[in-house]
Amino acid sequence: MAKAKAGSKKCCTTSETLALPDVAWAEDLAKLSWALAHPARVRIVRLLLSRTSCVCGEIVEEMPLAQSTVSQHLKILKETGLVQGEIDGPRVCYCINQAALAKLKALIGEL
Amino acid sequence: MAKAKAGSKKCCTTSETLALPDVAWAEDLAKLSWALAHPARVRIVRLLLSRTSCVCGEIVEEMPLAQSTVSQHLKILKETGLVQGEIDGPRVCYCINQAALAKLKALIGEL
DNA sequence: GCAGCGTATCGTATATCGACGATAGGCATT
DNA sequence: AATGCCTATCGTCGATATACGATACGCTGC
Repeated sequence: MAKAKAGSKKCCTTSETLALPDVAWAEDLAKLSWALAHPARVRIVRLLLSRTSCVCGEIVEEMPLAQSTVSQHLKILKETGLVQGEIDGPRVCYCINQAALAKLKALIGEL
Repeated sequence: MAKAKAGSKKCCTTSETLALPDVAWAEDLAKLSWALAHPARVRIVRLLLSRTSCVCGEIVEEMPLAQSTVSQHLKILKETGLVQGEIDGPRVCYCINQAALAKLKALIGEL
C-alpha cells in the first residue's frame, strides 16, 4: 500500500516523518522488544546483569524451567544479540551485550 | 527446583537482589515489551506519538493491514495500557498513555 | 580411551499470535 | 426513521512460541 495521504492531513499537524525509514526502525525495536517479551527472558537478562557473567547451570537453577527450555530462551537472546556466550572450558559463560542493550534503550528513548 | 544456591556463589559477587520481587517486576516489563514486540504495534505507537492523537481510520490507512487486524493490535495496546482511546462522535480517537510509556522507559532503564 | 558432567539440539504437543473476511454495534447526517 | 460511515468483535486458518523429555555433542578428569 502506502498510497494517498499526501494531502489528507486533517487531524493534528505534526511532522511527516514516518515514511520508509520508520519501517526498518520499527522492526528493529520490535525484534529487541520481543526478546524481552517473556518473563523468563527478562529474568535471565536481569540475572546476568546482576552478576556481570554467569554460567548456564546457575541460570537453570534460578528458574522453574527445564534445562532445555532455558537453553532455548538463551538461544533467542543470543539471536537478538542481547547476550553473548563464550565457551569457558566444560561450561558456557553468558554475559550481557552492553551494546545491544544500549541500542534497545536508545530506541525506546526515541519513543 | 530452587534448591541450593545459598552458598553457591563462585561466579562474580554482586548483590543478591533477585528474589521474589524480581518475578513480578519481570512480568511487568515482559508485558510492556510484548506490546512492542510486533512491528505493526511499534509503528502504531510511533504514529500516535507523531500526532498527539489520531483516529483509527488514519492508522489503518498508514498500515498495509486490514482494518480488523489494526483494530486487534489497538486492542492489545489498550490492554497493556500503552494507548487509550476515547470515543469522539462516530470515530475513536487514540492517544498514547504517557504514564505507561514512562513506566516502560523506567523499567528498561533499570536494566 | 572411557566415564562423567554441562550444554545444545531434536522432536513433539499444546497454546497463542497474527492475519483475514464477514458481521454486528454506534453515532451523524439525511 | 432510515441510511451510511467508522469501529469492534467473531470465527477461522496457518504460523509460531513455549514447554518438555530424550538425545547428541564437547570438554575435563580418571
